[in-house]
Amino acid sequence: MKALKIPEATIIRLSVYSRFLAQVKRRGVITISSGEIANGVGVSSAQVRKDLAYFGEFGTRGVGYNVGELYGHLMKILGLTSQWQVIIVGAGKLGSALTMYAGFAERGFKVVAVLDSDPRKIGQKLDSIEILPVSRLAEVAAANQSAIGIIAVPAEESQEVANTMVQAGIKAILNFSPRVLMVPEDIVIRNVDLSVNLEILSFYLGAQKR
Amino acid sequence: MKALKIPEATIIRLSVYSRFLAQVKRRGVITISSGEIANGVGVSSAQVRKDLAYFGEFGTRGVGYNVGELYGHLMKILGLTSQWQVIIVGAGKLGSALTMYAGFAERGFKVVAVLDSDPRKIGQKLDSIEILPVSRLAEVAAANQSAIGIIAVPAEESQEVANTMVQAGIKAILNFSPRVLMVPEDIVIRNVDLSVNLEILSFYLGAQKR
DNA sequence: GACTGTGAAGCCATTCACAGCT
DNA sequence: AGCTGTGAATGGCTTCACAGTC
Repeated sequence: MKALKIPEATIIRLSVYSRFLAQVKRRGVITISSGEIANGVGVSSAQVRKDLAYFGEFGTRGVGYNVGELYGHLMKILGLTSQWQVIIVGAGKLGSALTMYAGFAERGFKVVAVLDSDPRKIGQKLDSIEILPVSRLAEVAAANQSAIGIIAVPAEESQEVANTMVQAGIKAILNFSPRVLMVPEDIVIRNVDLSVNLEILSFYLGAQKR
Repeated sequence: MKALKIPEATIIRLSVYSRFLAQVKRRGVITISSGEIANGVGVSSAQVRKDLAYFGEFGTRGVGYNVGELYGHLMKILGLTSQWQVIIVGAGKLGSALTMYAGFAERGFKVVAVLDSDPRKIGQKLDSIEILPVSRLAEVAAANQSAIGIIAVPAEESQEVANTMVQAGIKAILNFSPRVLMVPEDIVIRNVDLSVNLEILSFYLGAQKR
C-alpha cells in the first residue's frame, strides 16, 4: 500500500464503489469493467481506474475486475474488514435516529453507547441500548478503545462535547452539529451539516431563476 | 450578480460563513475582518476574500466587513431571504428526525409534508404534520411549487421515489439513501450518505496505523 | 497601520490518450 | 477486440503577494 497522498474525493468514491460492488455481487456478477462501475455511480471510467491505481493493480487488461476480489480490496483499504465501535453523544431526534440507523450496522459500525445530558433521558432505551449520562463518556471511551465518536447535540454544546471526546482518547469524530469545531491536529473530524446541504440546493435553485 | 462559474466548495463555505456571522451578529459585533472569519471557520483569510469576491465587493479596505450587511448579502446569495418548502418522503427514524429537526426551521426551511408507503404510518403525526400516503406526492408537490424534496427511504426504494419526485415537478432533491440516483440533468441533487462519512473516518484511522 | 480585492503562481484533481496485456 | 494502467495535458481551486484604500 503506497504512502502517496490520496485525494479525499478518491476516498469518498471508493466508499461509493464498494457499496455499488456489494450490490452487483449480490446479483451474482463475476466480472465488471471500469466503465460499468462508472455508469453505476455516475463518474468517468478513467476516474475509476485512477482511483483504484492509487492502491494497486486490481484488474486484468482486456477483461476487467473480479467483483468479489475488488470488493474485498476496497473493504480492506477502507478499514472495514473488522467492526468499528461507535459512541453517540446526544439522544435527541437525530441522535436516536442515528443510533438505530440500519445502514451503520450493515457496514460494520456498531453503536456501543449513547449518552445525553438530559436527566429525563437517562435510563431510557433505544433498541437495546440504554442512554447513559454524558458524565460517563470518559469511562465508556476507555472501555471501547479506538471507538469513533458521533456528536448529535445542539450547536451550543457541541464544542464542549468534542473537548470531552478528545480528552477521553477518541481519535475520530463525526459532527452533526452546525458548528465548526476546534480539535487538535491529530484528531480526524468530519462535519455533516444537514442545513448546509439544503442551502446549497437553495443556491442552485436561485441561480436558475437569474 | 456575476454569471461566472462558482466552485461548489465556495458555496459550501458561504453557507458556513453565514452561520458563523449569525452567531457573531447575535453577540453584537459590528465589524469583522476576513482573518477573524477565517479563524472562526477554519480556513485561510485569502480564501474568505476570494469566496466573497465572486459576488461583489462587500468590505472596506483597512476596516473589514460590516457584520450585518455581509450576513444579509450572504443570505441573499444563498437564496435564503424567503422560506423554502420541503417535502420529505420516508417517515422512518431518519425521516422523522429530519421532519422535526430544528436546524431546518432556523434557516428558513419549512417541512410542509411527510409521506410514507407503510399503511401503518399513514395518519400518524410528527409534531403537527400528518403522515400522508406516498401516492399523494404528485398532488402535494403541485400544491407547493418549487419545494425541495428529501428522500429518506431504504436504498431499494430510493430511485423510484426520485422518479416520482421528478415527475411531480420537484427540481431539487436531497438524498439520504445510500444509492447514487439517476435524475435528468436539470434536477439539482445532493447526496448525504451517512455511512460514507463514517467510512472516511475509518480509512483515516486505518491509515494512521500503517 | 490595517485590511480588502485581485492578478499571478502554485498546486492538486480530473481527463485524455495510448501503450501494454489477455 | 477489449479493457486496464499510467504519463502527459488540461482544468480548476487555493495560496501568495502586493497594489489600492481607509
